[in-house]
Amino acid sequence: MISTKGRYALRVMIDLAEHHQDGYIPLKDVAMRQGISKKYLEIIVKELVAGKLVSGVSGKGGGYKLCRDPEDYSIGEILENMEPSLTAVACLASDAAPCPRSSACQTLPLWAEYDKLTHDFFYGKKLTDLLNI
Amino acid sequence: MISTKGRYALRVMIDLAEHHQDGYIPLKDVAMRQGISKKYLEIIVKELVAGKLVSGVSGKGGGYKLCRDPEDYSIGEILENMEPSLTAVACLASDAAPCPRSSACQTLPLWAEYDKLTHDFFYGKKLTDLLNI
DNA sequence: TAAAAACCTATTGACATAGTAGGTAATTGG
DNA sequence: CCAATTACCTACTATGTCAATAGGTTTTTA
Repeated sequence: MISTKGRYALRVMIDLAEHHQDGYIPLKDVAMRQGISKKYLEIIVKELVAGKLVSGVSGKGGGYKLCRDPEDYSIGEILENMEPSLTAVACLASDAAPCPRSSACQTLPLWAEYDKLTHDFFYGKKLTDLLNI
Repeated sequence: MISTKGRYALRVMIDLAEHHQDGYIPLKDVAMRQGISKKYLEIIVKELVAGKLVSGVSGKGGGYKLCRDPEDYSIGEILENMEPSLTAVACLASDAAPCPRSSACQTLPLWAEYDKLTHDFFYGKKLTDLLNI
């Protein structure tokens, strides 16, 4: 399941994309438009900054802004910046302990195939595909 | 993420399918072969019985058996019997509260498309596709 | 210089996950 | 026929994650 962090992050990115030409956008405005608690969005945006997806400027007149043009973001990279993993099963997560059964596991190929499907889907979609404007 | 319940249930179903001609299989044997605690498997198999995917017989000589032929099970129905939902986001789960933003939500179509992809993938795969024999 | 904004650390309630524990009921092979 | 074997049942629990909230400090500019 995609958590609220991933979903809200995507909505923040959409919101910033739609106001990309307006310079730095205060988080208050995003929170208002999206109907999400500003306090909670702070946590989310912090991770977006850490992942170099957006940049922030403090002080009056400050706010957040996309680092690149909207068409240069894939949905996949936005989600993976927020979620521990987009992987369907723990065995395939990046931090997974090596499983002694993996070589004989009859279900592993299924999960791997689904993972590829998921990866291709979300990396194939771009932020611009979700914009209203 | 698919939980251990879903993954173990699938492995139980595979195990039962591969011994389908041997009549009723004691859970002890499945637990042994799969390297999973029998106590935990009891919980899982109980749900498989409740979902009419397998049937159990008590007493000496008893055990569990598939209700149908292996080719008549899709992976999707096995997983959905165990997981609260295969849906990627809470908004689309069957027990979800109606979201006031859904009509204007810019991300909903994305999640819906991914859900369809997931559904088609797991319902397109059959239990027989995972068997060794 | 005061308002506005990002940025920081800590805490919390609720819930799900992944089991464990200890029994009872049913059935049959010897 | 009875003891072994098996499913079936209720309850409990430790751990962790999620989805926030709370209350501050620092930075910048109008």
